Amino acid sequence: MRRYNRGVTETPQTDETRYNFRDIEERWLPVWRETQPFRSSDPTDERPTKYVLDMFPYPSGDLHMGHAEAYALGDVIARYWVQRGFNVLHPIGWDSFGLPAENAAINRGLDPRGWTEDNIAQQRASMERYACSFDWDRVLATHRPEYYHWNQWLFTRMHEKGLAYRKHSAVNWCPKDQTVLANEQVVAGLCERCDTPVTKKKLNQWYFKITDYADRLLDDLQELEGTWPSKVIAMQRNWIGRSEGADVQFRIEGRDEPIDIYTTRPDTLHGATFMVVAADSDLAAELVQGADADVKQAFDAYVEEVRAASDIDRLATDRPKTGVFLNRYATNPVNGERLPIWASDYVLADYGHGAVMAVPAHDQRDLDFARAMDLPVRVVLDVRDEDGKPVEDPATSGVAATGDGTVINSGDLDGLSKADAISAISADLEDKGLGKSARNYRLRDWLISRQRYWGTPIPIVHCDDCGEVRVPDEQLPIELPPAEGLDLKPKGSSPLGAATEWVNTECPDCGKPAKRDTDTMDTFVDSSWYYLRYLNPQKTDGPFDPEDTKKWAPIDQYVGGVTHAILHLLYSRFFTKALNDMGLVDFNEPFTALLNQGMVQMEGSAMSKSRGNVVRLGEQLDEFGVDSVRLTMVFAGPPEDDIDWADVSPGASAKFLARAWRLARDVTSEPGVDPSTGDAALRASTHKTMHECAELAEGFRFNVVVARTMELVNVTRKAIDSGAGPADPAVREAAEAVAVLLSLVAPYCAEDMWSMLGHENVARGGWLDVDESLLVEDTVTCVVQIKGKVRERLEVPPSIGEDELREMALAAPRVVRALDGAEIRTVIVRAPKVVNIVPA
RNA sequence: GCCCCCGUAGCCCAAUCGGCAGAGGCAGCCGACUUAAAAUCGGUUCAGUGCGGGUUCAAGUCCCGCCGGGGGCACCA
Repeated sequence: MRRYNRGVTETPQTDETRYNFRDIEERWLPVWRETQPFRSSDPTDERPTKYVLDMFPYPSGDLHMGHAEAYALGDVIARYWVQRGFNVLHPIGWDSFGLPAENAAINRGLDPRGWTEDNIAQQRASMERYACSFDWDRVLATHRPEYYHWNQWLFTRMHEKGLAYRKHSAVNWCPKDQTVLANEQVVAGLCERCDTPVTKKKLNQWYFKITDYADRLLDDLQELEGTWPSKVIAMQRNWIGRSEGADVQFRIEGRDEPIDIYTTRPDTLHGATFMVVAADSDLAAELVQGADADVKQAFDAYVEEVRAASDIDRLATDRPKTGVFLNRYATNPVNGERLPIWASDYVLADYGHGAVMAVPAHDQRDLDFARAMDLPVRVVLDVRDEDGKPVEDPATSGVAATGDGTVINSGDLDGLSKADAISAISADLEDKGLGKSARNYRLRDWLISRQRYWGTPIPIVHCDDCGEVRVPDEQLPIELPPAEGLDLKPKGSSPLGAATEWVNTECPDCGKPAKRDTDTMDTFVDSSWYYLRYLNPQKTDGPFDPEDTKKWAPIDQYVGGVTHAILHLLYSRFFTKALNDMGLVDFNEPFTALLNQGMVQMEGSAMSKSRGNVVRLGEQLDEFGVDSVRLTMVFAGPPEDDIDWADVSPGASAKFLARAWRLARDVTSEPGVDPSTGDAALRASTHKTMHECAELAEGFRFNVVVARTMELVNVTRKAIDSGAGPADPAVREAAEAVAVLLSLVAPYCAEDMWSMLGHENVARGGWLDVDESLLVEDTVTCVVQIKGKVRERLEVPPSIGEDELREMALAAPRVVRALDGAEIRTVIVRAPKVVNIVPA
């Protein structure tokens, strides 16, 4: 006897009567390869359209458990809409530029192209086996020139609009990968990829001006409310971090121009006792010019110290405040007071104006600094605690009074509330030309330069005479030079610099010798617009076709992990808005709805080689079959929840599929038989199940869809064995419904059932046309409560009237006995489900 | 420190508008079939919903306060 798996053991019977997932997979995979049931590009297709998109993978070779969950869920959604009669665009591709290929090339001496293409081929085969309902005619891979050609084209459009620019500034630098990183790629001071502490480096780098779109990126989140996870919306709001306040002018003694500071608390202007400028700002460097030698020296030493500190040190919130007095003074515009100017690293050079007014009484950071440097603290807001008592003086307590209160020690403003003081002082400053309302954002511009080989070359030529020149469209794509002969090892400058022949070119404007830009683009550029390229992946005269964009975009349903909640989704939203402004698309948000699937874990923690708890997808598929693994993923719980593989049972899934499969095997009626003569109770179950499952599927509650399918399988089994019998038309109807429901999750099993039932192509089997009359119950159980406790159940017609039901309930013998003659205060009737009697 | 989400049986999870706490599954137990086992089929035990208040005729569901878990942001003025 051959052992199949834990749950299903083969008996010496023929394959026609036993569920055998291996045979079934072997039977149908070649058929699907041939028939391509999910082609979406037929121009004569009249079905309404839907665009369902899974986040594309990095081509890492085989699929793993995480992919298996993500693609199972996206697949259920896509297949559901196909069953509902839509022409569903469900494409897949590869996010194939990036460090792993380059590192593999370095470590194993392989060509990144070959390595990448091999992995893609392997991963594609895995996806086909996994029965993903992709349209294989639309495959794309971002490392191919046919794709990155349009990255370059889009870059030049951005450059034209001033949305791509170069600036010299301190950037995040990973000393291990020897590359700059975007803010988004620095997690808690560590390189997202290799966990190396990130340092700062001053470099001339390319940026996309995403901050121009900060307000729209923030405000438009409103449109996504309800269709995006609230968590992701919150994270994006957080990341953009808009703050509303005022810019206020301070004169500086010995400087012609006044400087602006940004504050959210103009009400506390009278409480400013000093000013702080960012130690690494140009302003600090300027102010220290002309100071005494010892001040200069102290400042230089301090700046050096700050520069050496890693981000991790910087991020430690309990770090003591440090700084240097610059021996310069500012004038407080509201009271003419002389404020000493300090430099410190707790003020950020690239936020606001890199300088703040310090109000130690009402700002914890300023208070910490004041206490460290022995600077004065002046309370200008009377803040009370819960009991109405004034809070302790911050100077002695060390706790800044950040709450609401009444203004004091502020001249004319005294007695105003915090809010009133803010408007009063803002208006006053504006009148005098000393201030204006202002907004600031946590969001910074998107740094896209990478000093690596395996990415899209930036289509700019540097010419001594003409400067930065965009490569004209007809010269695109600028293809990567062959990796052969280039040293790809990270060394702080792009490996492309060594490709002499490639670098040396002529200026597109003046024709003189010039050099190509040697940086490559962040791979997040690739994924910012890939969803549009799927519409015309082979198009050679543009990135996408406006007609097809109108037909398919934006995406109806996006599916992917929450790991991309900020990075990819924010960039993609930015790109879409920029494209909208350029008139290239007519919508403003790329992803109408978003579903985040959870992660697959093992025994309470993420799978990792170091923990030794990795579950291999391939082994699971071999042991339990594709359908069982998919079913297990979907049934485990709500899609957004993490799955612990130790808590679920693919063996049980296999058992259930076998049970479902046997229904089709047992049906003896002919295809096309009229179901209306069949067993009424079973028909009611079938129609009710299909009705409910539609609603459940549209709410992404696929685990419940599976549970309802199990229920239907159970009642159908019962009907075959001890009820209507296998020849009843209602049994056929039920078995066909089960096959259609299962086609969403377990396509091989469903296809085999469908074939046994005498049909072809279950994916297009079609949702049951639900007969509403079958959904109406003959009787419902009405619960009679006395003071909320159930005392009686009555079988009543669903249409029963309130009065009639009240009579019935009050007359029921058990109710009469329970009431025992007690006087009745109220009777609440909610026909036909509940009656609640409240005695006096 | 600020913000978001989640706590229902031994376990994973259900429970439209507030209306019988249980749909489905895992594990367990009992039984049928069998020489026996597997497979299959049938049956069945198990919580009062993290804790404390409140609103209501009625609260898992709504409100307030805690506790526990997960996640995001964090020297952003």
